[in-house]
Amino acid sequence: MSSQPATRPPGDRLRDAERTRAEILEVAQREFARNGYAGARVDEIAALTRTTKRMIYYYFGGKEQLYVAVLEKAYSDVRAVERTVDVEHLAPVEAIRTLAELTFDHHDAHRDFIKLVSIENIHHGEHIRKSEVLANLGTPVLDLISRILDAGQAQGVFVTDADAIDVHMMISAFCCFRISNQHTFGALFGRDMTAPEHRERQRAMIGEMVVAYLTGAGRRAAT
Amino acid sequence: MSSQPATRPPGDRLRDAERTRAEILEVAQREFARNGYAGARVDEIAALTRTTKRMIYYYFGGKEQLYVAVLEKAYSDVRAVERTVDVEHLAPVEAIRTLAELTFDHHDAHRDFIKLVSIENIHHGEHIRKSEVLANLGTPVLDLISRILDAGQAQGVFVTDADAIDVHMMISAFCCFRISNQHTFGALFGRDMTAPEHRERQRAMIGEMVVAYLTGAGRRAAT
DNA sequence: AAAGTAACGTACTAGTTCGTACATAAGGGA
DNA sequence: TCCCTTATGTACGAACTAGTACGTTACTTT
Repeated sequence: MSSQPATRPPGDRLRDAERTRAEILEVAQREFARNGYAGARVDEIAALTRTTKRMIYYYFGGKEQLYVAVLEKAYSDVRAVERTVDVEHLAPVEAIRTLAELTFDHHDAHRDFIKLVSIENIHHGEHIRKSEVLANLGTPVLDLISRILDAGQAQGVFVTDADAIDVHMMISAFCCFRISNQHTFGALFGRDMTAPEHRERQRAMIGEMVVAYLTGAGRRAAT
Repeated sequence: MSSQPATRPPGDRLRDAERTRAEILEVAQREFARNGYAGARVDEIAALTRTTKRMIYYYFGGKEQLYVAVLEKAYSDVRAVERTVDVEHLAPVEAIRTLAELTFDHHDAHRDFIKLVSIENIHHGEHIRKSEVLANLGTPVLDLISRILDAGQAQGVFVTDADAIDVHMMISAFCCFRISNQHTFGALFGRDMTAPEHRERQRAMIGEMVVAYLTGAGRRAAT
């Protein structure tokens, strides 16, 4: 009558703190991304897990701490990807274009992350501001852009005197918007920006856009 | 002992359906924009009004219908502004630049609207999709952009073969992002994009960017 | 001035949701 | 093998929140 076999494959423990924790985090990310912080239900997260609500409080302490943990994990995943980006050996124009396109790909592939960021902004960034893990996470990409801009100006190909943060904003804005505002935009203009048939064109757009801006075609073109 | 004067100035009625309705809408807009749909509290909205919760249900029927009413009002306000835009008499380059800058100004001035749009996107645009009032609200601005693009290409100043929806997206993305993502961006990069000292520079940026893209400086600049 | 209706207020309920007290079992070390 | 710690499950409670039943008052119309 034993429903449990006497021997289990090794590593397939009945009780595994790491696995349980990770599973909660994964389910929670989806739930928060889909429903927002206030809209997310702790009971629902528990139901979608192999474990129970009790464990959420056991491992994370509460809804808010779970949310912060989800945010931290999502951001640190992004950081890990960014570290692998190497565009230093490219010429400035191609370097910035490649960076823009990689950002595009990354945002396109991590849509839940974009939604989490939107949600965090609705709550005025109060959680991200508290988390020490997430402070100064932006500097690496900023350094990279700075070096590209400096090189471009030194070589005379970049005419516009642009600021690294501004350039990063320009790229992020485009890449985020098509994900974060897809539904209202789709309702108003009858086009799903995130549909595969628009992907390549938009990917090229952000590259062209940044390069065009930096190389300066817009400067008083009609005066 | 009458705490109420026998005669009141005309127009200052004790009971005014329109005024009460409008006050609820106004307060609700702030509450929804600040806390999201699920986070907003009907009791809180009522408390910030001169009237009671009962009236919210009397005039709107429920929380969700109130939210839709807020959305519809916000969008129709935007529409009203857009109708006043006249850039037809300008040369294509200046026309598109001016449109971009006006969009920038408008988004900068209506931050609660941007937040409502963000919130609606988190909920997958389910309300905006249902509302007939909000359908086809996008076409006017699209027509405008189309005409500008056509004129620019006819005159040979626009080299890039751009799509009107894409161009609108490009402008909206930039103008929305600096408002909707201000908090996470601020936390990561230590700059409040919405601060007054960055306004003029960013306003110029979006204009330059669009013009540069359309006049084609980015095309194979390094090959 | 009477009466009917639109506008409004109070007090309450039903249901949901976060969080916890208490009980229990698995796994590892002595 | 025994025990102790870590991990887990169940059942429940307290607080909050959307929504409503019922009663009342201002304004309008005739």
